[in-house]
Amino acid sequence: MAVTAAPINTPAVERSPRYNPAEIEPRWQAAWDAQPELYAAEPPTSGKPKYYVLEMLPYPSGQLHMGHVRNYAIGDALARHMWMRGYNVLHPMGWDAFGLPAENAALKNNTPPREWTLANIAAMRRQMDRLGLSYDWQREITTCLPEYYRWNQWFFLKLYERGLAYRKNSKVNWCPSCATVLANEQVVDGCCWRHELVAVEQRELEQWFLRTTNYAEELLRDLDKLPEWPEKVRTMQRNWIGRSEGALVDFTVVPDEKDGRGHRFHPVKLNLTETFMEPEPEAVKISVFTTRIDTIYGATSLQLAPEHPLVAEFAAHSEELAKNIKGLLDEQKRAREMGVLGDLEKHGFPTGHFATNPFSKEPIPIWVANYVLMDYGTGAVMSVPAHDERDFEFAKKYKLETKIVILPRQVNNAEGVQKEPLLPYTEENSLLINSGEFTGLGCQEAQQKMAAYAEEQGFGKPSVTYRLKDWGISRQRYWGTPIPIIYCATDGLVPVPEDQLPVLLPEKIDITQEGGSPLARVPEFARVTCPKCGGIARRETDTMDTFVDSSWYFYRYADPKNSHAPFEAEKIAYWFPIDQYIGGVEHAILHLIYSRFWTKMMRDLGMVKNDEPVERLFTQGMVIKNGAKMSKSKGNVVSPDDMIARYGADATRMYALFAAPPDRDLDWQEDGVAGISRFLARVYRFATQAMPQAHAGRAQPLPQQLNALEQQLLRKLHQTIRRLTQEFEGRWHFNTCIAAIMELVNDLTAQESAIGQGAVNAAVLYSITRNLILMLQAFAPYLAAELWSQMAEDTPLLRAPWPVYDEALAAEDTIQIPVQVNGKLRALISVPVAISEEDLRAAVWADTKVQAAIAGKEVVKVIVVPGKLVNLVVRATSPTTPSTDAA
RNA sequence: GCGAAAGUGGCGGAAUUGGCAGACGCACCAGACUUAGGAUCUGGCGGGUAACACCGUGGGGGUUCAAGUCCCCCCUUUCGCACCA
Repeated sequence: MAVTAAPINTPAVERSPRYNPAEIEPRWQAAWDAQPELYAAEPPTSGKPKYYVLEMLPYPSGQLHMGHVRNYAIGDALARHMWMRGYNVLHPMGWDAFGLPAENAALKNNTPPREWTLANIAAMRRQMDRLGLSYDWQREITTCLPEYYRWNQWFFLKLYERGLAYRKNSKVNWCPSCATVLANEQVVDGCCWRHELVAVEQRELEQWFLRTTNYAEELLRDLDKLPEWPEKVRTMQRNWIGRSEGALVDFTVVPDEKDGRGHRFHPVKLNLTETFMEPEPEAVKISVFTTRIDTIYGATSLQLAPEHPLVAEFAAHSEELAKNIKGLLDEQKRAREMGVLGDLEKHGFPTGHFATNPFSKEPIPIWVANYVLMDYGTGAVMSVPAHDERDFEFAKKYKLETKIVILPRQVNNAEGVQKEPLLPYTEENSLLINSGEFTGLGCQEAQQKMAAYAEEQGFGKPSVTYRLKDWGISRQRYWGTPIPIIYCATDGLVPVPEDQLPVLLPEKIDITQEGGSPLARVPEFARVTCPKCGGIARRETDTMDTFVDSSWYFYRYADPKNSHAPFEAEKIAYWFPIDQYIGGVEHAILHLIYSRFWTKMMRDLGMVKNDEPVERLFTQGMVIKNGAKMSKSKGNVVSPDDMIARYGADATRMYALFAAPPDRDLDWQEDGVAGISRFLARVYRFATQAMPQAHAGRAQPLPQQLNALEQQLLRKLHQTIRRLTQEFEGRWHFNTCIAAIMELVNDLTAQESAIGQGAVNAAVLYSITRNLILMLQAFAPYLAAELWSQMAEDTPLLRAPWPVYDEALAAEDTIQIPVQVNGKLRALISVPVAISEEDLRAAVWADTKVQAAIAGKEVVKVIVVPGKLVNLVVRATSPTTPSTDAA
């Protein structure tokens, strides 16, 4: 797709003498809209190296906010820069268009979700266009359209085939405000991620899950393959995956003698250990996960989570216990609702039962404790008060036995007698005592040997536990991807055959606030015939979590119109991984862990070759105002439209890059936008005035001999190019890039009248003006386009090569060397940059200020840092110097 | 509680490698043009002083000829994790 140059470089109308973004910007926007191929990625055959730069796709709320503007301004600057660097750039945009707000809007305004969403998309698209963002709109994707979501369904079927999607009944997080289930990742501090103050409830429901835990190990390990991700994000993901290495150990419940039958429990098969069950008598085992099996001889009780199945059995035989357990559970529920679950004081109750420690063979009491979590490990822990902080606190409260079984390797006091360590003592660099045959081993060695011993003896094994849970994707909502499953009375669970995809989301639906999945109330959707037997069957009426949509959307950009497959493998092989992904840190766990999972899953399906979707990740800071995040309730929201109307898109974008480095929070100050607007007006004035003169120097070489002014201006130009080149390659401090351009422009405008009188050679002026425009493009594309058209160049601005700086021209010939006396600045001397050290010393001694500063003192040392600074270390010549006030 | 990042003029920020602290912008002050400007231009602008001196990068100590930058202790703010056995 050849890019035609003509329309782009046509100065369309008479230029106003003053900078008028309200006139310039819409005119160029229209020109760009008429040429969508201008920003289109070229095919792989273009021979250019590829560069995939991506900003996180927005939810179409209907209004861009300043956070979006900042995000896109960063991405757009980079995309434009990389184009000029000669890359084949893919810079697409789309819409994360399913989700609850559309249903809420439907309730409020009686507008169908689809209509509402598409109208919002159109509105935001207009805002993006107005900002002059260089997106390849031919690749736009909208996740709520069947062309897209059918592939969610297709993936679901693949996952189901491979057992990676499964249905199970379990306790799930329920947000009463969203009226739907949430994934673990969507619960923040016990509350819904969208409703900060709404506590998540636990409900027992049958739900679809994706087996993210299959990839737990790889998701963790491959974080090491992402050195270009912020360390903060990697740490958050590591914490979230939460790998713990340890062992499972079975404790056997001691049969109850009072009961007479010798045994009164049913055998319970805990899911982590297979237990062979004799018919009579049945040994009941409690499996425990521990990372400190080395301290097992110090276990003085077992602690079960209140929800542990065995607890219910115990309680069935004791009214008092049943009452206590109910108390614990009620308290936990209240605490969760108030969001203070973590602050609960530890407490619990003895069950009256005992279990045998398989190592020491000693019986220890079984308790129920509120600090044991049912959803981590096995829901049961061995309590070692001497060597665990939580157990210590609990044991102290209930006066449980404390047994010390590890001691420091070194004698821990001056008397040379090993004393009891301060409890709880958890140091792993210790030795075991009172631990049977393991006494004397180091902790780490003991951990290996004891886990192996447990396995040998059949009462345990080494084990790894993760905090990461499978991803629950069922949502009891309407506006999402239908899950392609059919329930048949005869055939059970039947996947929708691939050739019947997509399962279309019905558009005619009454959104009400009634409970349950809205689709269940649409008979023509829910009622279906079984694909296998043709009998009456029922569709799954839950929809998918919208994070499914965003887990793979960036692959679809590479092949957005494909109607046979989600994408073609070769296209992915060319474009992936994403070179640069830019977005807010709020998705550090959610989107960024799901999409890593999805990539690995697709790789295992043979669809992609890359292990990771994103090579480099950049998380930009928030936009704040008056020290606080912008929000309607605080009344400090600044509207992008408003800024654009007052100052133009260029000034708005440029301010978003100028006010702070992109990774830091940015305080929005409207006066600052006005400042940028004034700066752009100066650029416009200078460039337009210089243009006729500069044209005379077009295609001319720079003169052999440069006068002082030419030299000075060219030096500044090349220093500026160097600065920008390095920043784009390195740390992205666009604020200093813009400051550097301002310095250049300040130098130019200071010489405006001299330039007007012809003091600068036309070729020099041409070079300066042209390069200034090229540098400006990344930050103020409209003004750059306008001025470029005045240059009457043939190449479209976006394809013009990025200027190369000339070190020789950038080099200073004279520099100011600071001269310090005892580290304090005393003089600045002007010397040639290439001065010899000898001459520099001579110049220092010759300087009158230096002479005054060292008069009457002895110079004991001279430090010369070539090209940087001179420091004279002096001391008073003699003790008789009249500093006599030391009386 | 644990971990990470940050703290520099009235404000946003700069100082990339230990080498002139405060680039650039905002605000403010003075002036020019203008028969009353939310325009433009010129100059000033860390504190202090008549001018120097001197003081100054959260606080305290240290290393060094030289510290915003390196080391130790402390304070504050933001973020992440927080019964994970």
